[in-house]
Amino acid sequence: VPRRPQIDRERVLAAALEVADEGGVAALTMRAVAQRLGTSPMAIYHYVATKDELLDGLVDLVFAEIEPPSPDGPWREEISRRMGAAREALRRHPWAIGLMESRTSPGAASLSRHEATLATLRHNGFSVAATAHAYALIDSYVYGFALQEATLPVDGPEGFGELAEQMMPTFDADYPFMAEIAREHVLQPGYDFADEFDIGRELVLDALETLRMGQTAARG
Amino acid sequence: VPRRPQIDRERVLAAALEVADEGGVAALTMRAVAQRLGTSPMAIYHYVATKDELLDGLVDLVFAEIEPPSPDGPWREEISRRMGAAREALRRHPWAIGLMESRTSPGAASLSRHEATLATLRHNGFSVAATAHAYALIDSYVYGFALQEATLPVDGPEGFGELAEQMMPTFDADYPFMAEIAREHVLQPGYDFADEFDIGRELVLDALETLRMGQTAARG
DNA sequence: ACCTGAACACCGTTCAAGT
DNA sequence: ACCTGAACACCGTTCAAGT
Repeated sequence: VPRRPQIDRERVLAAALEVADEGGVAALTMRAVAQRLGTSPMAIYHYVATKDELLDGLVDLVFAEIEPPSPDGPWREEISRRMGAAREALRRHPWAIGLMESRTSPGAASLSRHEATLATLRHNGFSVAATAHAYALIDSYVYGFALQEATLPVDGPEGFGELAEQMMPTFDADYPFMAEIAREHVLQPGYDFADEFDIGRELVLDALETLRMGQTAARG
Repeated sequence: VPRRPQIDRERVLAAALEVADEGGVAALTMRAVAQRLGTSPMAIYHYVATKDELLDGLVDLVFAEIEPPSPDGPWREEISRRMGAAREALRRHPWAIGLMESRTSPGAASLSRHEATLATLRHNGFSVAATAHAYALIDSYVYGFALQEATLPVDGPEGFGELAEQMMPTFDADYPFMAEIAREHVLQPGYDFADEFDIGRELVLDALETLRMGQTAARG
């Protein structure tokens, strides 16, 4: 008599996501995922062939959290929202950024969101070439910002000031311009690196408008 | 009588860089580095306290390959060159992108290049706030582009076409806009994703000019 | 001071076995 | 079909020992 499976692939991935969120990629072992599911390490191998396949699935799970743009909405709002959603997903799961570099085959969620973004651009007056340029720029900005955010030594605006003040003596001597920017910008009350995202995003959206108008030398 | 050391910290890092370049971060084990140096695994621990410290050193070694801008040169050329140099360094060592996410304390090379870029902006009419915004945008674009480049399934323009042609049947059915962009852009003779870098870079530089002129709502 | 080798607690994964 | 447990070849790192 075949047993009812206690777990399935979806639960394996969900457990792995929790483990990674709590302890980072270093804590993500097959044994830890198994323990969270209350089974033996080898039980997992009925749902993912290898740990590498599990990592592929995990990255795609993160992409699945990014709400795709509506192809027929106003492009600037749609793309802006998609950029924000992507950045927030990567902020929730910063370990995914480090994984992305080594996984070269995108999953279904990644592809369908990719497709939706291309559709949004093509439906809104972007030529094929402009769409290609725009897409590269959008993702470069979002991924790069997320990577910078992940490498910040502190999270949120509060700790930022403390840390910077600790470092000021070193900074003042060896890095006068870093000291200046710390003193006059980063250490100002209310500063939050996260706010930089909106500023850069508007500039990127302006650049997309330039591409859309075909004012830029485009190939093909 | 104290022995002359056979190796030093610099040689350990250089050996580790070679191992990572050849086999990726998965191949980078303390034992592999030791073997390349012709010593025992534990000999390395006289020059780096832990593997984590070795990884920090490796990332900084990659940053050391990026030629810093000259603070007194014309900012657009200087920043453009620095962006290109950073992207090339990360292309040579794509595994470094994945490592960056988890290392929060920058090394000396990273800091001094950071400082040189800030100096270039401040010497060229960028306000403190504009410099902060510009810096975030520059690094977002460069890191994000490098990450995208690392995740491409193939390297260089040739293999690109082959791969895309293999995937066309799937694409046509499920992803019409990806199929379109593949057919009309990526599969065109002479296409190279690397060319997208220059297009996005010019747009980013235009955005920096906007920041420099103070035409954008800036905080503080 | 510098290096070695055995050992420990892990890890991903294979395999043979159980229901 | 689904799960288990022992085992294997690794890994980073500790420790005691050698020169």
